[in-house]
Amino acid sequence: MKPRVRFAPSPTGYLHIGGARTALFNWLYARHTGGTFVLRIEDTDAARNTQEAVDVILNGLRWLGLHWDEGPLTADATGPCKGDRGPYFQSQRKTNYQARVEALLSRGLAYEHEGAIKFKMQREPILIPDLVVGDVLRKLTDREEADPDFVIVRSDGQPVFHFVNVVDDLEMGITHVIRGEDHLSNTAKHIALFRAFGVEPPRYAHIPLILNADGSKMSKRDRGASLTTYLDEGFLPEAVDNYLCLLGWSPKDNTEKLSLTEVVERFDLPQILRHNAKFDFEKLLWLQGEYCRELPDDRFYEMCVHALAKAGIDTNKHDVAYVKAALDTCKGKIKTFTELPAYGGFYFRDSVEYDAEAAKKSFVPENKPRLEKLRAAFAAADPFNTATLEAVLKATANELGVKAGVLVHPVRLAVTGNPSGPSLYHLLEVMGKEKVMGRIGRALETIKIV
RNA sequence: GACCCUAUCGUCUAGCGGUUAGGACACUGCCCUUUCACGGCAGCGGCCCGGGUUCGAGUCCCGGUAGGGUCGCCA
Repeated sequence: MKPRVRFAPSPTGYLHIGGARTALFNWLYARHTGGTFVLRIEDTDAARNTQEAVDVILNGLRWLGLHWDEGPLTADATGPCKGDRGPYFQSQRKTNYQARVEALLSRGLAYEHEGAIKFKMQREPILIPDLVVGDVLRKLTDREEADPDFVIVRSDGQPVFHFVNVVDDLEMGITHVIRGEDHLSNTAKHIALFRAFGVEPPRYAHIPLILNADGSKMSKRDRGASLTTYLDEGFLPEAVDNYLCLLGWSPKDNTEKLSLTEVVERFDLPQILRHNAKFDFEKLLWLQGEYCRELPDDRFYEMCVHALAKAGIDTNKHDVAYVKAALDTCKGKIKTFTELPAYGGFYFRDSVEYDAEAAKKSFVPENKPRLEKLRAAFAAADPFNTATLEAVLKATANELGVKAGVLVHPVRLAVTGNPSGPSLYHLLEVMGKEKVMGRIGRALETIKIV
């Protein structure tokens, strides 16, 4: 029998990075084994769960490329789904839960207590055979010792998580439950419930948690906890996927950069690590840079134009050839697209603001005549291209008896406003003589002779 | 309070009784270079502690310690 796995998030309005990795591991296992990846929405709290919140989940998974074989097609709980084991929204499964409760009640495995319904939990320790952690013998805690039974239906008639989760997994034919280690202790309850329904529980694989850099639990407010952050901050999904794969799983051969296709090939549950991992933003950023550098041109342009637009820069006002040439000089230099407006925005703005610290160094009186001489030399440069400009600048420096760097820095600052950026000669060519002349001219006005 | 899981450079990890404990990110230095990146080279830096078992332990066992998780009419 082919494995059937599921990702069952609650639509809270954001997708936790740890949840994203749980989804990823489930997806990887399904793809590796040729099994089925089911998406189920645990929207039991009708008041809090909105379609927007469901969309956050659907969009997040789609962005990561984790397409599900069964589950919702839209965020509408009553809308279309694919798969024949639905409904895939818990809010639409009330009758299923009702029937299961009655089954337990009628067999004396559950009972009413103060308006709620409680499940008769066994007192003996339960063995949890876990594919990642190994065999775990879960004993009762002192509180459970006092009262091992637990509520499965609240007094308001709402069935609780432990119950609906088990009922759904059972009815949807889930064979492997791959989830965060925070559920390990509770698995005893789930196993007991499965047995009460007369079936053997699925196989369990509890994966380690993702912690903050300081080792504390990553919660909603922590930086980087929400997947949306990476979407918004111009990350590439392949970088995020790759990084997430490396958290708690390893290809074992020192490979760091792998495509999802490669991971699908090599992924399996027994190799998953047992200890929690701290989230290392720097390493993610490195991977992001790796993927960004080798992005196909068209996709790179698209991401750039989008990032610039978000920063209020309309590239449509410029020639397509100009835009492409400008962006070409930025490729391989930026890591995230949110850096782009600051890095290459000067190409598209009417004027630039000078970096204050750099201006203090470069726009000094002694540089004024130098810059004037260089401007005159540039004015005569023909053709106005990278090779000529480099030769002209070096010749000018030579005549002035200074190193090229003495001219390079002020010119860069004058034209781009930044102390660093794309290759100077290339960017000058892209911008063209007219703009370059104008910007150097304006910079000269700001330099005061004492 | 009880129960469960975990423990190799700062971080992610390789290791599965005998290794100069390997790689990657980060950091430092050098090279390349018009800046910044990229790339190349070098360096820094680790087996939580204590007992066992064994000729031999990062690796196996026990105990501490530390971190994380759970014990809800939250999910």
